[in-house]
Amino acid sequence: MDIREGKEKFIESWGKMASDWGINRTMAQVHALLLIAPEAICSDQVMEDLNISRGNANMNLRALMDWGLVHKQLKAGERKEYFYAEKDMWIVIRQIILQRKRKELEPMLKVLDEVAAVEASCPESESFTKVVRDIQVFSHKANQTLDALVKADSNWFTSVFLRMVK
Amino acid sequence: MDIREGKEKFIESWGKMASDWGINRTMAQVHALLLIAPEAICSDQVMEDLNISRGNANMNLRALMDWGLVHKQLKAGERKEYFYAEKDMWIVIRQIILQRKRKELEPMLKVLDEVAAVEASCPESESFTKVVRDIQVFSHKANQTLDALVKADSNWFTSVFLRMVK
DNA sequence: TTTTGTTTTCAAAAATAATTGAAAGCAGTG
DNA sequence: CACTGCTTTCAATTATTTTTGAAAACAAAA
Repeated sequence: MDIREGKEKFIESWGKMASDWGINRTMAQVHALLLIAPEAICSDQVMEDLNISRGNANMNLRALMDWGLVHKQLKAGERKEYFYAEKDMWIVIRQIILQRKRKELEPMLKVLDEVAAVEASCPESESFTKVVRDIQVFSHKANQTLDALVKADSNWFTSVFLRMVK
Repeated sequence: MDIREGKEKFIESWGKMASDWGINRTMAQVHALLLIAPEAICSDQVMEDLNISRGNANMNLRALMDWGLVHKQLKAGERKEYFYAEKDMWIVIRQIILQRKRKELEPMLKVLDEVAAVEASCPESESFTKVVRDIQVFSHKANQTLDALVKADSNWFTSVFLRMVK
């Protein structure tokens, strides 16, 4: 496999994985492209490399900046904007966890708290309350774990990882 | 909030969370319905409670069985099939991790291994190889961690959780 | 101010995913 | 065998998501 083929495969695969996990495929492909780029690139480059429209490129670059995974770079004397991705994988993962925790886990927790408060009056509702409370406990644990992860640095993660697999 | 409202909210919310994570919303709603059901229910019940067609109910019940989250129950003297969900949250989570690991993480690992083997011949390709290898290391660690998680029992998880948040 | 190079927006179109429902399949029963 | 009650399938429809591209907005330069 040569380098061009490798890049293509990586971009395609990163996009596939993202869409499996409910993230826009093209957004992930733009991310992949920037991750492996040796330096910042402009939107025309993104459009050309991925064969997407200007609007699409713009939207996804914006979204990636919102996620805190990509940053803008202005070159002196140039009007065009350039973009580069955060390449420290630990920071990337942290950022993704942080965003998804906020957007998806926490709203669910809120609902669970509300719903778990329902009085298990009749025996028919006991099953409901039981399951909901189990999920509630579990989710709160997961949330706390992610909080710890997000606060921690890369070495801490590695040490926890080692303890886990041991 | 009364019990009926609570159930509705839980089912809706479980479906929403699932679709955020790339899982069919209706499949998750069927799952939610079975999770909180005090006993096994038949497909007509599912159709009625969720307002979905026979075909849809059937497909999603089958998918849930493929995931190992729902099981069939045959009642003596009855031709109809009944379904019930695994309610032990630890088993549920494990099953979900196992499936998604297989279907989504492992294929990605395979690609990473292939792609990371690309020779960093020119300086332009160095950036590529560097990033890919970082992701590769990270992903393999994540995979190992999930393996450990899947093999472990619930108490083990709690103890690791406690160590992590400490 | 006007021109120029660029980014942003968003309604419409295209692509993709989910759902329906009717027909076919299947297995017990009479 | 034919009937009955139920499950499964899948082509067609419907819903949802993504993408396009042209127009508008913007801002630096002339």
